[in-house]
Amino acid sequence: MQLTRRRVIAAAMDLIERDGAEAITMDRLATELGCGVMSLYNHVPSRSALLDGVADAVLSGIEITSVPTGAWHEQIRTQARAFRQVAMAHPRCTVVVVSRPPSSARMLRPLEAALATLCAAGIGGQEAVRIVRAFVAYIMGSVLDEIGIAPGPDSSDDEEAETHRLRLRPADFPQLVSLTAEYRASDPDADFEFGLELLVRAVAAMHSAGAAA
Amino acid sequence: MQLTRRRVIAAAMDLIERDGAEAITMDRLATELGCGVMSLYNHVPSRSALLDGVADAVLSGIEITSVPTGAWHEQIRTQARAFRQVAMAHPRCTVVVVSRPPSSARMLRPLEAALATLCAAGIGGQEAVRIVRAFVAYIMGSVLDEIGIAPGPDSSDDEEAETHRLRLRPADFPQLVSLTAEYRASDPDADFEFGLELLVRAVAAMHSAGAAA
DNA sequence: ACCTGAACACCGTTCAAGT
DNA sequence: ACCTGAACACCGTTCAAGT
Repeated sequence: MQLTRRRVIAAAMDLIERDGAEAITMDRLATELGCGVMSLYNHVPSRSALLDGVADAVLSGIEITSVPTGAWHEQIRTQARAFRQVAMAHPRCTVVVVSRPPSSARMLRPLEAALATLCAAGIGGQEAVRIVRAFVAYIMGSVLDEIGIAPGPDSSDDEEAETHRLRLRPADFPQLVSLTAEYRASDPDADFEFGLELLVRAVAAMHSAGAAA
Repeated sequence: MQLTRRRVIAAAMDLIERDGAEAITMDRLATELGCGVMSLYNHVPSRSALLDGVADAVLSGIEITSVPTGAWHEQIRTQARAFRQVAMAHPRCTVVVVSRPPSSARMLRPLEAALATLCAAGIGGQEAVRIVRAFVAYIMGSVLDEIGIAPGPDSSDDEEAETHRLRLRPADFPQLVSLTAEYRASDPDADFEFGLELLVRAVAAMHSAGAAA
């Protein structure tokens, strides 16, 4: 099959997802694609540009079905979930996304959409920017947290939970140890929704308070 | 001066802070320290372990002056600020922290402290875990956001703001373009406090509602 | 226009040898 | 116990040559 930029980046994403972000190598990618290393450079100017391409591809997967219907908080929830979903579909590529600055305008589309939603709800510019920042921070942090929990290629699902890989001494970490069950049982989706709801409600409270004033 | 693990890691941190996380190389680190490459291996078993050491060193900088005085929300605020402050003192090392799983129990100390604070405030285990997760997510995300804004070694403080490096077409990004001023003028500290307050209030509201029920 | 091998400077790590 | 040079497999990228 023809070598193409799309195919090169797709293969890179597969490789990262399989072996981790550290494993990405022009050599390895070439053998993966069954071509000489140098062929890659016909479609991607450098390794760094390749990673930019990966980051762009991940973020471009976000559906901005900007349904203008519904209350602003429902819209925001939807956008937040879309963001997280895409990130979790490519957890290890998301580490790449987060460790380099945005490289294309397209990557800012979700930001634009969120701002539009808030401004349409009558929230002022300065405040809208801050709110979006808070949401983005929360979402990215959540995703990283989820990834960090079962990250490496060596994450065997043993008896011991991730927190216990480190052999926490109960004397030093009473809470963490006693909450092991809670950590283990925790449902990432539910946890994410919990924090999301926290933020949405806080914004709603602030906004209605402002409107009342 | 004697080569030592502490010195090796400190030099690594300097190098990362100066040239970025990608720049860390055993060769480069050795010349930085004025020793042969192989000397490093007497103090650090591998490059990966070196990065673990860096992550550990960053997080260990967090002061857990667990002042049991004060309301829980003031304690939480203090802890959140301490976390952020340490991260922002080593922005580029923080990317390293965030891209690898915790490698030592010490790195979980801040988590333990936060859980202790919440539980002492009478918040249940399951809920405390979720709340802490939300806070950690928010803080890490905020820090990454701040770093991402002025990331590379090529961040010249031109006329154009970071958002404009990408030449956003006003037709496609009306909000982002019209809010350029707000983005440019934004004060990271104030933004961080804003989101932190959002979360604290949401938790407070939820908690008092639960207590009332 | 796209592919590619040879070549170069660089990188992580092992080993065997030094002190 | 700590240091180190030589050696090896691997990596990103340039160049010149092919189709």
